[in-house]
Amino acid sequence: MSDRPLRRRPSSFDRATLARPALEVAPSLLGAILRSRDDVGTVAVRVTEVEAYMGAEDPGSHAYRGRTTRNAVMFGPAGHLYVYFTYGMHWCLNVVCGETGVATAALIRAGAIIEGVDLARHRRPAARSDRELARGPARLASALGITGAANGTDILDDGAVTLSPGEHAPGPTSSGPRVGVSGPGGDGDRFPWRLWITDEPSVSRYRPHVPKRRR
DNA sequence: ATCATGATTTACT
DNA sequence: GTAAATCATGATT
Repeated sequence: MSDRPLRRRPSSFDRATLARPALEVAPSLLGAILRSRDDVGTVAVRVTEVEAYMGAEDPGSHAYRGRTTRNAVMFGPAGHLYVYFTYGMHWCLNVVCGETGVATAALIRAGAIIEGVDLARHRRPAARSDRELARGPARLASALGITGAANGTDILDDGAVTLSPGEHAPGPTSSGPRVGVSGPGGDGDRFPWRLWITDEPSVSRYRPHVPKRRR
């Protein structure tokens, strides 16, 4: 009934906003715009799926066993990019959250391309449809042309990679647990690590984390 | 559509 | 040496 105006989203992220635990920051990342530009061109995505990592509290976090060379930027100030290499071939990217010294971050798991589709297609020839271009954390990094070279980038400082709030609220969102991992505060294995925009085609259907079976 | 498998580097034990 | 915050591919339903 009230004529409450649609809440206007701020035009940029404030570092203090990101300097909270990833679980609190993650909702504001849904619908946000991640833009990457280099000599070749620009690709931007609307973030559709994120996953929170809670540092020392989270056995699944790269920071669980403390600071190392690889995870060092997770311990730095919020608003920087933590890019890591995995499975011998993939880059994945996180938005560092939390206070300096607290290693919490949000993995950007999926997005919808809103700018530079041609370049994204060129970088991801295996994608059979545009919704697959940035579906999955490594695919997203690939579509954006982000590699380890971008590790530590300040994404609030108008550099090669920038993050800004989306113009529109993301609409209905969903969350899901990651099974097999204890949540912070002893919540057991039902913690909503993942958030995504409901019914978004660029998000793969939720699959419980299955430990790889030995043979 | 789903399922199984191989690819291949890095960080850490 | 081993596990890893994954993906592309080819087989199968």
